[in-house]
Amino acid sequence: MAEAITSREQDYSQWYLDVIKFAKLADYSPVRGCMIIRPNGYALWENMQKALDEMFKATGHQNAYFPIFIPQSFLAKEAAHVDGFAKECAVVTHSRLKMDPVLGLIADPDSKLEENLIVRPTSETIIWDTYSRWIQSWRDLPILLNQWANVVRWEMRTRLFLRTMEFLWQEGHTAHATEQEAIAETLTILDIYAKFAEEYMAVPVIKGIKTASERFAGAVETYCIEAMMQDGKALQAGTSHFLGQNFAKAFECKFQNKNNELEYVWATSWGVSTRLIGALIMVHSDDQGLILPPKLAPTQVALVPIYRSDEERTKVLETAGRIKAELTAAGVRIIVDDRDGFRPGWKFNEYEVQGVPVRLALGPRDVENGTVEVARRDNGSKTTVSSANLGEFMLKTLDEVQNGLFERALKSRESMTTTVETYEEFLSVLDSKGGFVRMHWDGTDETEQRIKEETKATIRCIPLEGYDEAGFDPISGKPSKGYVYFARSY
RNA sequence: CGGGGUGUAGCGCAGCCCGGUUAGCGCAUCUGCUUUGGGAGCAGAGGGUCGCAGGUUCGAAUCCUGCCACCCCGACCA
Repeated sequence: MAEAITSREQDYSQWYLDVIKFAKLADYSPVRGCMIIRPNGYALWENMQKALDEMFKATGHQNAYFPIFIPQSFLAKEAAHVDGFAKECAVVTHSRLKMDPVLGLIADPDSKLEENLIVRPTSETIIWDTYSRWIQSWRDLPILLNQWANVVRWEMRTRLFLRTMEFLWQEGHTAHATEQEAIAETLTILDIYAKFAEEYMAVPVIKGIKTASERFAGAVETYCIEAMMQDGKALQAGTSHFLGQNFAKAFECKFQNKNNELEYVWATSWGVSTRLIGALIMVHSDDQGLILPPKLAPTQVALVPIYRSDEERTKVLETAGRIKAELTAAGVRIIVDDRDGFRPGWKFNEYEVQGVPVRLALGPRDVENGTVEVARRDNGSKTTVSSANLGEFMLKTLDEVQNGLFERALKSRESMTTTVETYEEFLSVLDSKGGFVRMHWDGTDETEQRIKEETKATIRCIPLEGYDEAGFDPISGKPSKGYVYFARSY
């Protein structure tokens, strides 16, 4: 082996970066903190987009597109929003360059803009400015829009997929006549996110509510899905915000209701990003490389033909072609890797590193016997099966892999979830095994901040389900309505 | 922004402390032959303003000064 992936045990962080590099998902760019998404990574993103987009549309949403540039003054309109994003905005101040004899290429001072433009860190402001013009009557509501876009946040410290200065995401922005309807929308989306995470990514998630300190800048309530990585750190995988009337007020967006009264519009916004790819890697992959769930894998099955002579090559490729046609017809994404100049062993390794769920090997021996070798990436198993009527078998196998990955991730999360009754226990669990630590919390900012300062663990969420066992906060002794999830997080 | 580290071939590095022919090595690339059921072997070939700018010196990858960039670890965040 020429180069090896760093093992998780040795250095989890380096392992993560190595997997991305070896699986050719992304590359560094000439600009600090930005990422080049390579074809393997982008295909994964496209599959995520496709599944999510269908779910959004099935629930009545439409796609639209708003500009990347936002007038600087817009950012000033919602107080909490400014606080949250001002520190990390890319600002456009000039419109052209010029060649200076001394300094070289510079921003032309004569092209300074009347008003600075902000490269969107998120689009609430420009969208609510627009909605204020689109909405007059209750008949104009609801508006249920989503956009697939890139956003820029000038982050201090970046990490491929998990936090990059520019990232791809979808952001939904909806407008409603009533508070209940907006809250229902927020929850509908949360359910879509959870369903997507669990059924497509095979990543189990906890649905919950963020505490005030972790809330989105400008939201009344932030709902989230939280996932657990193999190293015991949590990752926020998606958020859905109930924005109340904050943005409607900031942008004077009112509608006339059925009682002939003017009312501010109720809002939601929600998003998931290319960060999900980071989650996918950190939940399933191993020291050999990437492991992808079949539903999202760009290539589900890779067939490696094996031959020596031209005669063998012809025979093997003929059978390979037949298998490909059959599996394609069954709806399986299969490739036949008939590249000369790469040896079978090399190809085996490549598909393993890249996380292809199932690898088939087909040699002269198999052609003779009417068989094919099936190797599963998730558990390393190898079996030889009949090459006739492979379609049904393969669909079943892919299904098993998909479910197996979810079950494994769920077990892992369960083993990394601990309920504690005292703060001593809390500290010891956090330091020994990490993971989610369920503990009573009195609901105050003070306790939350103290824990954060002492342990770096934050309240990941107040769970939507199972938040009903009353007790007492072990730190303050005050009453608590239920256990909340603490963890150190990405 | 704090701490640590690194800039020498496409990638990964050695050389630097102690200045001295034509700057090396591994991988990758190209050609040829042999190979092909788990990352092939042999032979040959191509590829470099040594991060940038100054300085010291007969002579700088190496010494001095300044700058820049990136990576990793923290605080902040999807």
